[in-house]
Amino acid sequence: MKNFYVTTPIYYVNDAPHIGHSYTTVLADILTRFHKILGYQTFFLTGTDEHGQKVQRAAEKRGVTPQEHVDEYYHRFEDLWKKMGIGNDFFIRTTMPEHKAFVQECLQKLWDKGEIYSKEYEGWYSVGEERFFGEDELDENKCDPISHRPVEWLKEKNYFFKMGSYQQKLIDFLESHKDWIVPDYRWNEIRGFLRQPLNDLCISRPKARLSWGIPLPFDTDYVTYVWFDALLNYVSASTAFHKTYADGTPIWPATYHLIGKDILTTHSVYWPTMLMALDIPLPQHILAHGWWLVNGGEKMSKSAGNVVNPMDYMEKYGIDAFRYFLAREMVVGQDANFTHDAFVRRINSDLANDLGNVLNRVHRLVLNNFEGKLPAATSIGDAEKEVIDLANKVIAEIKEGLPQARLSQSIETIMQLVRSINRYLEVKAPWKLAKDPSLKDELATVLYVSAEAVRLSLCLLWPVIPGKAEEGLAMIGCKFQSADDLAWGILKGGEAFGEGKPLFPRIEEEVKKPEAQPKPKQNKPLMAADVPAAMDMRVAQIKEVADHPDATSLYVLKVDAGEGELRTICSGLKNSYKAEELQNRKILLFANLKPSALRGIMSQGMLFAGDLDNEAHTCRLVSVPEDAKPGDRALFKGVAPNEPRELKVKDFEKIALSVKGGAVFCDTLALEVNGKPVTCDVADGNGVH
RNA sequence: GGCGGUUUAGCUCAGCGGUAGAGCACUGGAAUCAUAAUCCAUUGGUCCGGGGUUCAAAUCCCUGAACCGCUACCA
Repeated sequence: MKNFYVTTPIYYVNDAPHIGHSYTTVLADILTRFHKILGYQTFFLTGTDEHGQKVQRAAEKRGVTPQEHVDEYYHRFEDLWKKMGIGNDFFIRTTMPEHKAFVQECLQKLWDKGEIYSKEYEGWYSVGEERFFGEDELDENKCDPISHRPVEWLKEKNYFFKMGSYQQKLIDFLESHKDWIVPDYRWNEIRGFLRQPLNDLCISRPKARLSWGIPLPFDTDYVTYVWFDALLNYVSASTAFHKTYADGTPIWPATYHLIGKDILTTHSVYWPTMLMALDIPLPQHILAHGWWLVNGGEKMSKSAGNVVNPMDYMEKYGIDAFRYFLAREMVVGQDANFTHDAFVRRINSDLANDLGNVLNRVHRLVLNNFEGKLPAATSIGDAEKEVIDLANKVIAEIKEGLPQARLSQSIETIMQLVRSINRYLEVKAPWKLAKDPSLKDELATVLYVSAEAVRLSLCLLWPVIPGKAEEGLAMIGCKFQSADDLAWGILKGGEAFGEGKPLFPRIEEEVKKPEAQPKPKQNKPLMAADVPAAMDMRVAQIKEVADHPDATSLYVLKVDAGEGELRTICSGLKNSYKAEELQNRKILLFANLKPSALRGIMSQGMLFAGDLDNEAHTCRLVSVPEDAKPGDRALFKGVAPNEPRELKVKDFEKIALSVKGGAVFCDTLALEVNGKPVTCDVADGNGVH
């Protein structure tokens, strides 16, 4: 018997469940059910991650023990999954004694093998930020550069897993398993990531700082930090709790780890190296899906009145409609939009108009003409063969497409069968046949073939809409019992139809037509000669200076460019200026430069400075006239400014600014503010950037 | 900056050397068993731009643009 073991990430117990959690879990549920109807033995795992600082703090705040806190909070997930008809076989919690014992066993094994070592770390520790900072990262008062609270010098020992030593082994594995990560472009990303040296992984926290965790078996003053604690759930659940499938074959390794694209690195780098060290077989696939963009990513604002909370849709339109939309609308791997209009359109056209309606048609026809008892087919003609052939083809395609988890496509394939039934009914017009008693046999055939095709459609859709599929099957007097039912000819005739009402009532709400998006104007490449006129350079005043928390040579400045709001600029001036020298200084800002993140902080522009010493990477800021005010524009003499347009560094690099006689020039064009020259105190001929 | 991806009908996407496709939306018609549902037909495309390879390019190569992802002390 073939096996299928799928996992979701364990969700952090403190998080409020949202569309992201729901999607992964629904996806896992649907994949499990698809495998089930194809005769696989399945195991489906989800759960909660219950250790860590946030839980510890939340519990303290509420005045309960961490255990009491998580015992209460994990229900938010468990209850939601029950409500959504999620059929997980086990719900693991990282606070379960069996899991903790398993984690400790693994840690001890690695310690004994010498795969874990301890290292002393020394540095300035900020309690507020829970992390270390380097000497050069501290702010001017020798305080934490983010919260500006005092830091303390801390010498701390921690434990590290020798992850780096598995780099080559992991690369070799990936090279021989190109389908290990789905979609393939994610494989590529990880392969790229591994071109740089892989560091060892810090896996501990001293108990003094974090008490709510699993103690290291070889040093009980420490707990293990998230990685071993959380990731090992996939193995502990399938070895410490449930070991084998019904037929005795072991459950581990997992067939698929379903994850969001945000935790790709932990699952495809940290996790496999951990398993390699432990001599545990690796999972067969990692499947990273995209994100649901709600409310147009963030473009649509609340004031636009189209804010959508996806979780409300489950309540309002039913679990199965919600599941169907999630599965049909998102191409696995890519991001997708969750919009009200798309939801209504999708549910109405697929589930109400096509599936629900055709079921209702057949149901009523049998009720009205055969007193609710399905007749048997009398003769199979060409039109019937066409339906039967399509049904068989669809079943084959589902079987074939399943390993790639191409859900939206599989569903579309099933819908083709559904639509073919409506077409068949239209061609045969059983309501006309019913008017002539001599055509009763032909009528019987039409209704039998339609009913059987509806039955198959419902069975095929059962993984996606289990509740409604069962309801629909009951309407035509049958049940879905085993994988053998996934074939033509299970209905025999004589089945008594049940009660019936529309399976998916049409959502009677107005929906906007999809709007044409104005095509983005093709920006012509900017010629070097166009650059000076396109640059928006403004006088700005530095209001705040802070050190960049993660970079040694960068300041994070807040500058006033006369726009009301302050701009954040990251600037590599640490080698050239002290913070107090910069405070309140007037500078020249390149304002229409495309913003970009520098070591995690968005920088909205760039300052002009002349090169002082290329070796030492020092520079001198350009000076603007004394009377210039923030917001005043700097222009090249004789060049009229163009319409503002966002520029890229690449565009800027097409021209060269340099110093001549203490003033700044672009070739022969002098740079001026209010008619007075912009100057810079560096040697003639030096560049300005 | 480095690496990678995407760009095809109004919308969402498939096709990845051999006459441009699907679903939804639009327009017209048919039908009346059914949830104002269905069916048929029609409409709608410089397959991002430019160059090249080929008998043949949406598809392969080069180049430009826009957007996106990973990565990086370019600011």
